[in-house]
Formats: sequence, C-alpha cells, structure tokens
Amino acid sequence: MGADATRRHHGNRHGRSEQARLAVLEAADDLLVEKGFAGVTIEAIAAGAGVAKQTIYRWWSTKTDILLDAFLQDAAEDLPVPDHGDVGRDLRGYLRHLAYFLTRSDAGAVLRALLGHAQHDSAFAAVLRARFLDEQHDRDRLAIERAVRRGQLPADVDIAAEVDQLVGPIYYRALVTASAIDEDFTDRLVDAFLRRVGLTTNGDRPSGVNGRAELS
Amino acid sequence: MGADATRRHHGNRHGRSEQARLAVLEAADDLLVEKGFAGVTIEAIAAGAGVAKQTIYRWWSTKTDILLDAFLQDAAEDLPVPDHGDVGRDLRGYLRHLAYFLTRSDAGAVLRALLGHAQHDSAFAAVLRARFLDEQHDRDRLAIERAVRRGQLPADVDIAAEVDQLVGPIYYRALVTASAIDEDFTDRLVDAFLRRVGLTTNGDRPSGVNGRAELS
Amino acid sequence: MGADATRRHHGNRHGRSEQARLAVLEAADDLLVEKGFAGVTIEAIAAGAGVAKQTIYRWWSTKTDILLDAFLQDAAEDLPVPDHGDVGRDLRGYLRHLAYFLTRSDAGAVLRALLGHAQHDSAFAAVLRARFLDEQHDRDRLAIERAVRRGQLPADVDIAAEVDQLVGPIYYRALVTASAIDEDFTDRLVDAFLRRVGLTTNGDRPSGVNGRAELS
Amino acid sequence: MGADATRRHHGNRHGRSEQARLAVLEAADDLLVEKGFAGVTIEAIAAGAGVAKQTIYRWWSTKTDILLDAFLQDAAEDLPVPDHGDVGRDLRGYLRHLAYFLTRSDAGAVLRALLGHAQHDSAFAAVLRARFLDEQHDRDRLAIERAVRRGQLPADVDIAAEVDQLVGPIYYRALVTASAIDEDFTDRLVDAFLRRVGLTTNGDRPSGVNGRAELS
DNA sequence: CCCTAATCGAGACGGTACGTCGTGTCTTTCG
DNA sequence: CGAAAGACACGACGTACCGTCTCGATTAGGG
Repeated sequence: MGADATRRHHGNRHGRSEQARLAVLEAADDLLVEKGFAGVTIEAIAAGAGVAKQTIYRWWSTKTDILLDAFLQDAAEDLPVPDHGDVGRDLRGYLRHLAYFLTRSDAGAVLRALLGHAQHDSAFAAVLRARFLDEQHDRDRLAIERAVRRGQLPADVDIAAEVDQLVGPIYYRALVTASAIDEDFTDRLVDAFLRRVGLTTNGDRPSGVNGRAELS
Repeated sequence: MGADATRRHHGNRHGRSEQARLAVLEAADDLLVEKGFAGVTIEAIAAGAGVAKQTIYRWWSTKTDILLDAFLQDAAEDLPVPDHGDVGRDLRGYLRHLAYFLTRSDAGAVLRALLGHAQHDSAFAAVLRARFLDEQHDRDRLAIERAVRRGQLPADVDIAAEVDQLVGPIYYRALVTASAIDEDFTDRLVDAFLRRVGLTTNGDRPSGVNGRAELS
Repeated sequence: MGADATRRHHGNRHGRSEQARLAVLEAADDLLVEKGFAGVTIEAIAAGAGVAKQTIYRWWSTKTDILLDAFLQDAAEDLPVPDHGDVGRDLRGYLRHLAYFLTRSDAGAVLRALLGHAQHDSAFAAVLRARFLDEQHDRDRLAIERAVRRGQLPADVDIAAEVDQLVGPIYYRALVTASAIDEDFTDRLVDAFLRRVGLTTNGDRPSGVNGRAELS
Repeated sequence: MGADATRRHHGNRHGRSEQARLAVLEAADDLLVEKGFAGVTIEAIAAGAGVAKQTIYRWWSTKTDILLDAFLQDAAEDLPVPDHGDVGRDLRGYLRHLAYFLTRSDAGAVLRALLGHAQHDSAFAAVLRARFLDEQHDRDRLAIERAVRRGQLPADVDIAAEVDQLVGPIYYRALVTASAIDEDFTDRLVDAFLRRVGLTTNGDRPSGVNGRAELS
C-alpha cells in the first residue's frame, strides 16, 4: 500500500473500492459509538470516511443498512457456542457471553441500535432477521440440539420455547430494563432449564471463579 | 354558546389549553398508527391537531415526549393484574393480556416504538423507565407479591429474577423475533414458574376456552 | 408618586395610563439607539417598558407608529428657525442645525430610520408626511418667507424649488452618501441661494467660530 | 437538449447554476414590484423561483443582498452620461434621466427600497455604497469632469459640492417628499449650477467665450 | 498500448423537517 | 374597563440532512 496518504483510489471500471467500503463501515461504527444513533448521518459517514455521498448511495440504501453491514462485518462470529459435551456447562458459558455481548460490547451497542430501529421500520426488521437474527436464533438453539443428538436430553423437548425462556430474559434486561446481568442471573436461567427438562443440577452451581474461567 | 365550533380556546393567563393538549396527543397517536414512526413529525402533528408548532414546543421537547404522553394517557391502566387468590390463574391471565397488549394493541405498537427509540437515546430511556417501565415492572411483580403475602409462596422467592423469567420471553418475542405469542407459550411460562417455586401444576393446564374467558 | 417600584398602575376605568404610554415611547427609542431598527420589536418594547403587549396594540398599530410618536414627542420643536432679520444669517444657522440634527442627534437617527421605513411602506410614508415632514417642510420655508414678507427678497421667488435646493443636498448626504456635512458645505448652499436670488454675499463667509456661536 | 423543460441543472462540480441564479433575482424583483418590500421573503423568492431555500442561502446572506444583485444585474448601465461636448446639455439630459429613473422606473423602486434598508442597517449601507453608490457618484461627476478637462469649466471647481447640489434635491424629492420631479425642476438645477460656475445659460449659446479666452 | 466505461471525489441542487422568533388576537384576573 | 400576563395560530427565519444530479479525474481490462 502506498505510503502517500493523498494518493487515493479514484474509480475503477471493474468493481468497487474495497478501501471505500471499509472506510464507510468503520466511520459508521465510530459515529454510532461516539455520537449515538442520531449522529449517524450519511453526510457524517461520508465526511468521516473521506468518501463521496454518491459512493455510499451506490452501494447502500439507508444508514441502517450500513450499520447492519458494519455489525455483521465485525461481530458475525463473536458468539461461538461452546461444546464441552455438557449442556449445562455449554449454556452457562453461552448465556454469560451473550449477556456480555449485548450489554457491554461495542457490537452489542450496534445491535441494540439496530433492534431499536427495527421497531420503527418493519421492512428493516425483516432484513435484520434475514441477515442476522435468524442465524443467531439458530446459534441459540445449538447447545440444546447437540444435547438432544447426544441423547442427553429427551427428543421431545420444545426447543423453540426453551430457547426463548433462556435468552428472552437476557434480551429483556438488555433492551427494556437496562439492569445489570450478572452470572447469577444467567446461571439461574440455565438451572431452571435443566430442571424443566429433568436434569438436576449438581447441587452447588459453579462459582463465579469457574464462570470467569469459562468465559475466557 | 359552548356548542359553537368557532368558539375556540386561544390562550389564557392561567394554564394551557386542554383542547390543544388532547388534539396533539391524538394526532401523534394517529400518525404513528397510520404512517409509522417516521411519519410522526412535529409539523405533521401540528397540522393534524390544528395547532401551531410553537404550542407543541411550549409543552413538549421531542416527538417521543409527545408519544410517551399519548401512550400514558391511553394505556396507563390497560394492564390490570387479576386477583383471584390463585397465583397460577392470576399469572396466566396477566401474561396472556400482556402478550396481547404488546403484540396486537395500538398502545402496544406505541410502546414498541418508544422502546425502539430508547435504544437510540439513553436520556429518553431513563425518562421512559421513570414514567412507565418502573411502574409496569411493579405491576409485573404484583401477582407474585400477593401470593407471598398470602403465604401461597415461600418468602424467599427472588421475585425480580422470577418476574424477568416470566415477562422476558414475551418482550423478547414481541421486540426481537416478532413471532406469534399464543397462550400455550404464556401458560408454559407460568407452569415453569410454578414448578420452580415448588407449586405443582394441576395436571392439565386450562384449555383455551377458559383462558379466553379469563381474558374478558 | 409612590416610592414603591413594584406598585404599578394596573388599569383604570377612566382613560389610558400615561405612565405606560411614556414607558413604551422611551423603550422604543432606547431599543432603536441600542440595538438598531431590527431590535425594535413589539415584544422587546413591551418587555423593556414593563408593559403588556396588548396595551401596546390597544394604542398603536405598528412599531413604526410607536417610533413616530416617540420621535414627535422628543424632537418636534428641535429645529427652531432663527430670526435675525437677515435671510443669509438665518439660513446659515438653520442649515447647520439641520445637518447636525440629521447626522448626529439621536432624534435624527430615529428620523432616518423612519424615512428608511417609509421607502418600504407607502402608507407609512403618507403618515410620516402628514405628521412630520409637511410641517418640517413649512419650517424649511420659513426663513425665506419671512424675507419675502420683509421685502428682503423679491415676491416671485419659487420658494419650493429654492428650499429643495437648500435642504436637498443635506438630506442627500445624510441618507445616501453618509458623508460628513461640515459648515463649509451648508454655508456654500446658502451663498448659492443668495446669489440666485440676487443678494450678493458680504464677501467673506462667516468663519466656523461665528457659525458655532450661531448654533448655540 | 435545450428545449427539454425537464432537463434541469441539478448541481455540478464546478460552479453554480446560472439558471437558479437568474430565477432568484427575477423572483425577488417581481416580488418587490408586486408585493412591496415586506412581500420579499426568502421563502417567497424560493417558491417563486422554483428553487430550494438552501440554494439561496448558499449564495446570498440576506434578502437585501439578493435585491442588490438583482438591481445591479438590471440597472447597472441604465444611467449613461450623455456626452455632447456641452456641460449644460449633458447635465440637463442626465438629471432628467436620473429623476425618471429614481421616481418612475422599476429599478428605481428597487433602489429606493435598498436605500431605505440602508437606513436600518449600516453594514448593508456600506455594501450598497461599495457596490453601487460610489460608482454612481462617479457617474454623477462625469459630465462636470469632462467639462473641466475640456477647459469649459475652471479647474478649481469643487466638484463634490457641486454634484451634491445637483443631484441632492432630486434624491430629496424622490426619497423624502415624494413630490413630482418635472424637467423644469431639473433644468433649474442645471441653470443654477451654470451660473455658479460662471457660465451664463441664455439659450444654447455657449459662454465658452470666457473659458476659451482664458485658456489661450 | 491506447481506449473506454465504471467508479471515485466533490459538491450544487430541489426538498422536508427542524427548532426559534415575532406578530397580532384572545382570555383571564386584578385593581 | 384598562392593564399585566401569557397562551394561541400563523408565518418566516436560518440550519441540517436527505437523496439526486453533474462533473472531471482515475483506473483497469479489452480492443
């Protein structure tokens, strides 16, 4: 890459400028974090990215499209589902991570903003579901599905309903009450789940120390 | 004289025009339902209410302030907590009603829009909590608190955590997945709760017919 | 009059409040001098005078009406026509004073503002003429008329045309070029007039010292 | 291409739209003539010109800026100074034209409005002087300067003072008294001037005798 | 090895909505 | 019944972004 900062890409007959694309996504992300959703304007993104407005409109329709792209770029694989062969342990780790992601990470802030916008624009809500939420929902089911496949859980578990009982309270706290989500809370969700499906917890729940360790 | 339509309130020394206030709230509500959140502009509200913009700015700061007022005006007491002396029955009725309110009523649509905006504006989020969500959260706890007071439930129930497990999944479906919330789902949440706190369900859950009856 | 400043006149069933009238006129004048014409608003006058807007509208129609009243109140008799029995001397004194009045006095600033507004509003122009300019024009003629009556000047002098040649250049400089008007200039106007009507000037024009003396 | 009415200029990298510029100036002019100065609002200009408000604010600061531009566009060369080789004849023609221009032409109406506004806004007054009045003042001097150069007039004529005595009364009548200005009046101004500078005005006979004789 | 067409930067354009200010009208309450 | 207080409908202000458009420069691939 040229060391000359003024030496910029100025068009290319075949295909778009990757440089411009990344600059736009980063500028949008930065604006959201620094100025909030209202500070994310196409003009501010263009200025921040050193890009012409038309270049943005050529590739995106709305600012939320950009934010969604930026979010997917950064955070797509941010929520791996642990696989230790034990549903309880897997879910505990997963929910802790989910809570952290939603309430404390930059990517989570973007997602909350997108979910907020989805309440105002059902077309965007559909896009958000198609491009992220559905896939995320699949990830949410994964630990349980694996356990069913392993025979650890009965095959007639209503996975959809169980998943919503596991993640629903976390989203609720993240989006509605904005209250803290500690590991006690997420662990308790898992315990309740395990009891519902007939797996007793082994007495004491893992201490915070263990939980911390699993997070890393 | 009072019936004369041209006889309008045009200001007076002591206090605002109730007529203007109500017209604004109704116009805002109508716009949200008819044109969506983006259609709610101060100018459109003013035009729809037959009111000057300045009159709006005199009493409200933002359009979401207006929507919140409109929401509180209409829906404050829309979610009564049933009190049959039986936690299970009370909660089943309450959650069914909550699900209906959130996903199917006009007021619920306003609330979803406000929650969406709260994701973009933390100052507004605080206001929304102070003026509605906290109070609503108290309502959510009520059935359980009554049961504890009656001795139906042990005194050491972690009400906060239990409530979030009851209502969290409902908000989650309303705000995130936009999937349907049938009575099976809400009833299942109550059953899980009852089992958690050591009250066994009486075998069959009430049929939809009973549920309907309780709703009315 | 009560020493209590908060003790104000609050209505009276017999006629208007002279106190309010004077406060309005003074406030308008002050605003013009301090903030310029754009700073003269009915609201600012009301605030400055400690008077209700309606009280102003009860007695005046426009802010220029107020300024005109204020102007007439203060400056009506500010331009006495000297009468020494000598046209030349009278005119020289008068024009010097006129130039000073137009370009340097506060009242002159108000008059210039009113003349400016008259260019934008022919109805006001008519009012301004009726209430001040016509009378002023009469004053402008006075020295010459007296001289004619005294026989100092021939009876067939076209007074209107002569007056306009005397005062026109002064207004022109005050309103258009904004250039300084010294006594040389006004004296020269008088000299030209005297020569036109057949009166030779007495050689040397009076020095500035004499002029000053005549002004006071 | 040019005949297609929908073919509009919509911005371009290098410079502004001439079409928009002219539409604005014309709309402003039309508004002044039809509705008067108070009818000239930025919004009305924008509407009348079929132009966005921001396009106006991009290039002008105030409505009087626009009017000044419109005035200069139309009327810059509206006042040619005749050059017949005879001061008297030149001045008579010039002053007649000036009087007509100030009191009867549309451009004169604009100028009177601008001079009116200049009384309210000294910053604008300076601009008006810089962009028109100074140049106009030069034009006013031109006939006399030529005559001096020709030797028709003595070199020590105080041109500034003479010019103000010539045009001052005309501006005075146009701006202050709003009385008619016939050719008798303007001719009389010229006659007075000629007598002041020592040229007799009896008919067309040039009093070049003095000038020429003194020259040789 | 140049030609040429897609893409880039820049930025003016027609618009919509913003939040503010001043106008002139009206109502209430006080003295 | 006049005055203070101040809410009201109205209309213009000047600003911020929107999404569209033109323009000249840039750049790779196909002729």
